[in-house]
Amino acid sequence: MNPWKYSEIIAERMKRQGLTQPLDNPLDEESYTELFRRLQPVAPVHFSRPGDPPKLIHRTEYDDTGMSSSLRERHILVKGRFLGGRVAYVLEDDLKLYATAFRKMPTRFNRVHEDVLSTIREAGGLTKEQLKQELDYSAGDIGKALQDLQCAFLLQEDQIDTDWETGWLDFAEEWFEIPTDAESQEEALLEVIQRFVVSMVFVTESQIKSWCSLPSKTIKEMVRRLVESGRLVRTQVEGLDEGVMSIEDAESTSSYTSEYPKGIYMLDKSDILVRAQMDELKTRYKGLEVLQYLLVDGKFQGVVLGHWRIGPYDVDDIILDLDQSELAARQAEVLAAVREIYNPEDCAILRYNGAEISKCPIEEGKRS
DNA sequence: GATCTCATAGTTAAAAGCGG
DNA sequence: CCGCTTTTAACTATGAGATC
Repeated sequence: MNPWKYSEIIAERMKRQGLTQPLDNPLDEESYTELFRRLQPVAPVHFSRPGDPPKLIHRTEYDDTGMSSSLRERHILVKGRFLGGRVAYVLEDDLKLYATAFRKMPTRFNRVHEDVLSTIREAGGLTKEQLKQELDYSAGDIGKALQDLQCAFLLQEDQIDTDWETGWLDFAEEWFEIPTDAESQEEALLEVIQRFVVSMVFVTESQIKSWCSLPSKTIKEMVRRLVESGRLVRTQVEGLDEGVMSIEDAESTSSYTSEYPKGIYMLDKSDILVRAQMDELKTRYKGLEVLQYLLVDGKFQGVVLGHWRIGPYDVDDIILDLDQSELAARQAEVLAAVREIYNPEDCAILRYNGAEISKCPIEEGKRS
């Protein structure tokens, strides 16, 4: 029997991921990269502009845009396509591990791929604009080929600032050769999954799948091998489906906080916590236009709804799975959590659990 | 035979650029 | 100066293919 309670898992997870103890020194790069390592690969905030640097939302008390931009500029953070071909950043010293684990060769290696690759290799790096002049393919075809080659870690998109005009380089030339054999990839995957489990304290296999977007067959096999080699332990925690923990955590006798961390966090769709539970969340809030998810006392218990735009847009509604008394008691707390991002200057919050709140004096008069 | 999974194509967003 | 295309990134729909 597992000694861990659900509340202890939640509390320890939030501590490890920097939510309950956010970093406070904007000059402390070491703490930042250490935390970043636990959350890798870190995708840029969902609904932000393409080219924006990643951010550790709620994990720093300061705005970490400067920190991540600076690290990216110095190539300490590297852009790639991980987790099912999505854009994300990893630390340079973990690039080989994550690239090997997530490397995905295109199903069809066409003439376009061949030409794009060789043209970039010959020139020693080109922008998409230059590539279009060199080659006689449509912009769409070139863009698609670049993305495929980026997923395969044959090309590297050198994104060092928010500029859209990025340089495309030969990956092996810029970094190193990524091993192509299945064994190396499996070894890397084992390590990557192991690290994810430690960061999450406890996860089910379907949560691993939700996070990394790999076939369930692969995940089943990788977990089996990790359990067999004694790195992970299968375990049943009260109130949860069967899942896995690291052997160190499962056998840990040190006392952890047993209280659910009180508080409300609004998390975007790229956040590691959301990613890990995305499949469940999609089912639960099916058909709704979700902007953000709400973590209430450590558990996902709500959504922020609305129609996203690049310019200003309103929050249509905030839905919470709480009982009536708690809904009323915590309205101000919920609104404050949402207002951290959706500031009153350019965004109205129209409803709270279906009821119009435009008459609320705090919300009134900010926007017509 | 039914379900699950995967790849591909199309859609969404705002703004800028271009041609007629 | 209107309308069309292009840009980025991710999500959805669809059809094909594989597996139970």
